[in-house]
Amino acid sequence: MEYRFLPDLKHLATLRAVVERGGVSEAARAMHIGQPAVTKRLRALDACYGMSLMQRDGRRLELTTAGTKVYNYARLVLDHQVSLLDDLELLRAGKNKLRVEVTFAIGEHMLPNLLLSFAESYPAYRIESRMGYSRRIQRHLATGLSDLALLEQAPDHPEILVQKWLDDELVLVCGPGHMLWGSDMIPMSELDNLRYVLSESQSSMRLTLDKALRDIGIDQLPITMEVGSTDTIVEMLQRGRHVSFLPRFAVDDSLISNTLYHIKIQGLRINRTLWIARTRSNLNSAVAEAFIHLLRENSCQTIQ
Amino acid sequence: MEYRFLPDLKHLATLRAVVERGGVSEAARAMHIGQPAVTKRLRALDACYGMSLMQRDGRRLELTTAGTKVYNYARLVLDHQVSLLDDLELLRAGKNKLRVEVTFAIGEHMLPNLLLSFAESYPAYRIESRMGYSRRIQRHLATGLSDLALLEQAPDHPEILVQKWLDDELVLVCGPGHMLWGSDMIPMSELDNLRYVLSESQSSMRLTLDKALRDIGIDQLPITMEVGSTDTIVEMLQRGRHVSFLPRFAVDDSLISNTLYHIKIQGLRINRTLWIARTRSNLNSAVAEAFIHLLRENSCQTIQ
DNA sequence: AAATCTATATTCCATAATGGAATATTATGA
DNA sequence: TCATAATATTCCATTATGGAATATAGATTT
Repeated sequence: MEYRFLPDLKHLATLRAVVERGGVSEAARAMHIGQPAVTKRLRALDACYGMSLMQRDGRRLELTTAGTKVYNYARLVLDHQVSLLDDLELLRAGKNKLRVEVTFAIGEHMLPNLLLSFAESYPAYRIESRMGYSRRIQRHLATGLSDLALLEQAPDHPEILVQKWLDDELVLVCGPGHMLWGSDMIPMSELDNLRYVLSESQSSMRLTLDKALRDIGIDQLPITMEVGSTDTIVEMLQRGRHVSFLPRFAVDDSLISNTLYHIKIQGLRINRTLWIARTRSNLNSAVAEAFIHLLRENSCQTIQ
Repeated sequence: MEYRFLPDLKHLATLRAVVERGGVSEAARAMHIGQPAVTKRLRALDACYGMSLMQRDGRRLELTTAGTKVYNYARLVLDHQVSLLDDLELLRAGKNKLRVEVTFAIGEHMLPNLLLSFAESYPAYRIESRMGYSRRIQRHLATGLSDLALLEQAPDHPEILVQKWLDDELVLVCGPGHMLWGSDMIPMSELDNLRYVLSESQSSMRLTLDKALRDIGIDQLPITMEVGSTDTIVEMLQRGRHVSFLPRFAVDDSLISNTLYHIKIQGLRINRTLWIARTRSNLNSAVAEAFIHLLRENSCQTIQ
């Protein structure tokens, strides 16, 4: 295209201001420049388009036919510039936001502290978090509905990139009213004789547990109840005579405060890894890097 | 609106060139500026929008998400600038054009010489001419379908401005075969005894003639034929025994070459004025002023 | 691994553009 | 005719621009 004689947007803005504010002097006031500068810009536009865009009407100026066409162009261009600035502002805001999805257990027990710490350390950033099942979390991540996920299983989606976050363990626990409170290590054969309250069969934790038990020849435990919330399970154990397998990070506080008891099993430890997952498209996200940095800092404190 | 940080179109054009031509150096070549100038313009756009619009991809640049939005804006703005320039070019061409409408008689006998003279004197201008009846000519003029008209009656439309062009006369003429060929002045009473070929009843000339005859008490002449073309009437007179009233400017040549005879009528001369008409909206037309100037020059020569 | 090539980024400097103060010009109203 | 209001022009100090020279960074070749 022709690269000569392209006007400046400030010149077009000046023409618009002269028309819409009723004169050169008013336009100068609105634009915070001198009246001679306004006149010069109008002359520069005339030169640019090779035609007179305004003419005297008494001691005022009015648009010529050519000027009307340029004025309309100026409005179009400047209105789109405003829209563009709005779009860029949204984009800028989006760069400081992170959409995080986590499993229910992580959401209940780990996320609150993480979010509080993050807000203190990075006030310019903002996290939007949601809890869900592992499969849905992976789907959202892969389709761009979230930016980062904390998972209890390694995702198997080709678009998702993972890095190890934490080691964790599923531990067998009971309340004070249970006969195994304070017991020594029990054999694996004893597991069939206990009554269980467990998490939902679709939860990550159950999938890991079911696999580990199959590995030692136990196809099915005597499950009295399946409950969605690990906090609810903890309360039920404390009041009743059931046991449960729960993530260590979910019961650490209860073990320390002696409201739950960790029943050790001879020859069996169910270890697993917690993962940080995201997609390739936001590898350059500063807010994601900051969040991961904080996750690592907190994992050092958690292990101590 | 916000008047700060408005980019230049040349900066937007530069961004577009970098994207569409595949790099900074290619864009510099296309725009006939140096490679550092291209880089600086990209940096200026970054500053303008407060965001990086391009990023390194190896040793090449690619658009960021923000840059894509600005690039789309650049295309919109520059494409509309091209359209605007086309519009202005049409407008510029229109300023050198004049749409002229004239009555049939003027069109046949005066306009050809006028147009030839005008084309020689003002080669940069262009005239589009049409012939028609006086009423339609006035209507076209008033509604902007033409710019200037040459009329044989003073127009009565409020939007139309007129200035006198020429004095003219309707003269009674006959051919060599007519008994009045070479006659002395005839009395008005003799008019009823002649046979006439006249122009159409709606023509300006007929309207003027009919009024003049009514003024002397003659309601109707013995009209053998009504013919649209004054040239055709002239030919019929030269071959037959009819007479006709025709404008002097239409028969001057025939009178001089003795192929028609001017029959003078005792106590009767039918004078009229030819008019130049236009509307207020093109009073500033340079080409109209030039044409009128030529009309006046030619009227001096015609009277001699 | 080092040298070379290619593309963009930065520095320095001469030139051009810009905007304001002062003043001139033009049109309107009293 | 004079005063007022609005725009246009001149002069000048300051800022912006673009190119030459050079630096930096990544890719390719040896």
